Amino acid sequence: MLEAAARIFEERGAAAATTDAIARRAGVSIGSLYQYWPSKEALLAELGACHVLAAHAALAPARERLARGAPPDEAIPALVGAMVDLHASRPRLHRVLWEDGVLGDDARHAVAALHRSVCDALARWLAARHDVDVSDAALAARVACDALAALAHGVALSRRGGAAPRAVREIETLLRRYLTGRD
Amino acid sequence: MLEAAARIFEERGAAAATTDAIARRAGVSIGSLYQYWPSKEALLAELGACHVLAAHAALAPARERLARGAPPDEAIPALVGAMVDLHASRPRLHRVLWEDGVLGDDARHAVAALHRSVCDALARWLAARHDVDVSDAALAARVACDALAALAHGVALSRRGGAAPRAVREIETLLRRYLTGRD
Amino acid sequence: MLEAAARIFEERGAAAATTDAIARRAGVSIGSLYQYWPSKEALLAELGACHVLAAHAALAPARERLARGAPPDEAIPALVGAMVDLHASRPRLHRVLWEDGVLGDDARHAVAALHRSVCDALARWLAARHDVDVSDAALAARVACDALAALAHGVALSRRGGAAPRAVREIETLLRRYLTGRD
Amino acid sequence: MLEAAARIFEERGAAAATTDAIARRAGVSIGSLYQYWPSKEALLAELGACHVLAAHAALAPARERLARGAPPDEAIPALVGAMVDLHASRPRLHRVLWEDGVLGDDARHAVAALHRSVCDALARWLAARHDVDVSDAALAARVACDALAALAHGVALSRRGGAAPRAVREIETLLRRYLTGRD
DNA sequence: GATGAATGAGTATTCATTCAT
DNA sequence: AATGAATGAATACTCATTCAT
Repeated sequence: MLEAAARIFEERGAAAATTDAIARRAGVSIGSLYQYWPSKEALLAELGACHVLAAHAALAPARERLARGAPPDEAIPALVGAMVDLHASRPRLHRVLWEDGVLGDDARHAVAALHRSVCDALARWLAARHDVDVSDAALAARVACDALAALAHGVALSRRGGAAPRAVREIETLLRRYLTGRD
Repeated sequence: MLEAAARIFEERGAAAATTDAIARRAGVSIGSLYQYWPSKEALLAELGACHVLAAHAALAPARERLARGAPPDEAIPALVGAMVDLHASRPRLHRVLWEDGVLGDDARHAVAALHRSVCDALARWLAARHDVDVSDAALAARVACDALAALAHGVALSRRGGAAPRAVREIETLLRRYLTGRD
Repeated sequence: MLEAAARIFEERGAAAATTDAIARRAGVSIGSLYQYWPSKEALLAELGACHVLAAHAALAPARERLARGAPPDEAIPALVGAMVDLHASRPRLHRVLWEDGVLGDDARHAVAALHRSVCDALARWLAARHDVDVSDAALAARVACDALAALAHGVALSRRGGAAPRAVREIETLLRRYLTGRD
Repeated sequence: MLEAAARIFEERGAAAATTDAIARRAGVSIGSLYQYWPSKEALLAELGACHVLAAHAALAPARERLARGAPPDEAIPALVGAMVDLHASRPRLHRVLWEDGVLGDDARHAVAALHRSVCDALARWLAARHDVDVSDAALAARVACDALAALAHGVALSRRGGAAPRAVREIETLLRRYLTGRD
């Protein structure tokens, strides 16, 4: 049922998706749909919450490596891999959910918090390691995170089902060079 | 009148913006709105066309520098500056216009062509210069462009009216390190 | 200008015809159109009045013949010819004008009066002549008039520009046989 | 619901009738109306289809009599009676539906086919019988059909609920005299 | 007189949501 | 719990009419 909603939202976008279409796709009546979610917005919110949860889980190993100060050759591929996997699962749904005005403040805050937590972990990692070379760890972390998110999304969109290894390697190169100043 | 439309679209998103609200904001009647644009879609299309035109103009100097093989210290700040300026003018409107299903194919193709032309110019520049260090010029150009676009957008969103110079400098650092392997 | 209105009404029907289209076709502005007629309805009314006037004139000779008790072989062809000519000039406009709800009561009454006057003339003629054979002159006149109007309209619609002589002759035959019982 | 639509169309004509008015008259909401018919046009089309169906049924006995070459005294009253009954049920609705541009091509073709089939049956009947007297069976059939349709409509309009027997008898007289040359 | 930009009430249609069965 | 018919507010768009220039 959530799955049906996800598919309809992916296909038509949040505004053009109708609750009727979602119910029909799920093989239930709209009445039943409304027995489980009080509104279309709630459906979107739950989809958003699921994504945030999945993101949390997917990023946990990378964050752990950053927290324990793993070397760049271990931490960066872990971070890039997690981010790419995250976007690879449902890139269109991801895009739709984070369009303006689709999700409520709760989901928005949750994503912001997650993003910030990764940023902070990266900033602390940058401050702690001596083989990196950045003048302002917080700023560099933010720039790196933003770039990574966009690039991971791009890779996921262009290569449906399984990201291109060369593109992933290239993102790692970008981050390594940017943050360590070396290859 | 276009200005009013831009503002309403920014505030509510393309789908939630009503033609009535646009007319009211512009201080004209709904009938007058339709005297100048045949549909809501046409209004969006014109806004999109304006953006593409502005982007073309803003990117011209940077492309020229790339084309003539300017040194990294000249080409990269020019490219970053142009891109940041581009996104700085109306970052929210920009986002809304390029959401899925908002603009027709014409505008979409125009943006894609512009993006490709910058990418190609960068790729040729990378292939021609000896003080850069990339294994695959085309791939590196794409990655650099994607990262640049996202970062410029991020900078524009966070700092309304006048981008933060430190953040802009940081983007330049990222591109310089990524593409030349050096500071 | 009236001519332009007539043409647009013919082409699109009374409801679908817009005052803008009429003005454009006439080569004037809507402002000017409204300087001569206070409303779309008034335009239709005048067109209707013109038709009634033309009908009056066209039917005058036939009525005169009926009034002076002309023989069937003279009166019937005169009546049929007048009616066919009447419908032949602008059959589509005619149809449009007499659709339900197009003309106001004034025009409606004028047409009804004209129709009644022809009917009455025919009834008096039937009552006066001895070579006709009808039991109820008033009823026969009404039936003959109704049939004649419909047949004349049909002939005019099917044969654009110049009615088919054979069809006209056939209508005469119908009336002659019906009213005189003989050929 | 169809009944309400029929009444509103009768009262105001096809163009002036609003879907809101139809829904209100039917005692349902506008949403419910659109649950059963996808558009105002579809509503008109169904009304038209019903009429054609009813016409088919009403004319069947008369056509059967014509087909088997029944004598004039049997065939003509049957034809006139069927036609009068047909128009008697809802003469105003009938008029509205067959105004220009109201019904789609499907309905238009169906009516034309029905009309042609009656005409053809009459023409064959005229050609087969020896007690009729027409020079051109096809032309006479067309003229007779046109006249009959118009007269039946007129009778139906003037005498709401139950046609005037005398007027019906008069139409029979007209057809009998026209087609047989005798009483 | 002529113009045509401006007006805004009116229209068909959609779709999130409810509730009797 | 499940259903799906019913609801009606909301929305894009049209067009007769006005009036300042």
